[in-house]
Amino acid sequence: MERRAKDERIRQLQQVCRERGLALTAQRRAILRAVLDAQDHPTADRVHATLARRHVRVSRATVYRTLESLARLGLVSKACHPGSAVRYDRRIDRHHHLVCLRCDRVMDFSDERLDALPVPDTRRVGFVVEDLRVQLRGICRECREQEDEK
Amino acid sequence: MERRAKDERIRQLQQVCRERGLALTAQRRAILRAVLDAQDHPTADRVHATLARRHVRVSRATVYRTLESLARLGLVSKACHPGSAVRYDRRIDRHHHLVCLRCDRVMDFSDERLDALPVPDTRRVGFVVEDLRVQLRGICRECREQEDEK
DNA sequence: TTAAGTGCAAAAGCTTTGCGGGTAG
DNA sequence: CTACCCGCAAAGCTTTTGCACTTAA
Repeated sequence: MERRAKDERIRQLQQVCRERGLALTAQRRAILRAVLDAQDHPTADRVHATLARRHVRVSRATVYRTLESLARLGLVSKACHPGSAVRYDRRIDRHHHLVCLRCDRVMDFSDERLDALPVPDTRRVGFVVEDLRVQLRGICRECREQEDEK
Repeated sequence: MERRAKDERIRQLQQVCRERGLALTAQRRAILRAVLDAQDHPTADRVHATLARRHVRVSRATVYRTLESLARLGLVSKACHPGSAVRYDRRIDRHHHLVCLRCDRVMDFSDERLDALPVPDTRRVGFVVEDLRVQLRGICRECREQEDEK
């Protein structure tokens, strides 16, 4: 993520904290920064590892708690994932995912036509839609190459 | 799921096993049946609990292993989920999900226009798409009512 | 007969919680 | 000063693995 956008997000964090009377701690800033720097959809544990590599000492519990808060505040999002750990996503704008059915990897994918998709009516089930994402499910290049070898 | 469709899926299991030289065990049939009976997207542990309630004794390890196989064989699918456990989905046809950003629940949603969505071109990233699903992200009725109380 | 599948038990991986002490506002 | 937050350590889920035994084909 570019410097600009990252700083902007940190500023959002400041603002949201002030609005809600939450404390803006060094840990929160560091954890948000680590997610923004990740290319993929890191787990809480990977965020913790990234911070450790940077010699930022934050306890695991705090990482778990903080990521949950950041997601609730809308400063990061949760990636829906076929795997067995919560994944966080620095992207909070509309975008889409390629989901590999072999290796369970999830990659970002952008497409204007998908972005323009009108939100269907879900009032009949009492659900209020805020955004949508399309999952394209299939087989990634690496998995196909592996299977071709056989 | 209706009786018909369920029996059909069990028959698919038989056929796939025969084709690939896999053993068609009582456990596999029972585990598949349990997923087909679930209304939601059960975790492996919930499938295990369902079987226990039915006095079908299968070890946890077998449930985990078998669900993974069934998904790989295409007899069930994995539901992409924001939570911290793998979720299985009896539906293998095209359908969509409502994802609640408060409680992380995922509900099925059907919509013809979404079904008709053309699959975008992903060849440039070497990814072969087999199917797509749309996630409608928002707040479910229960969570909205809870927030209104405050 | 035999390759594949199962159960068990232990280990590994992921997440939450309670509580005492620390700190931003 | 005082909520709110953090670190720690323990407990609680979720999943995988190695191995000996069983079973479908």
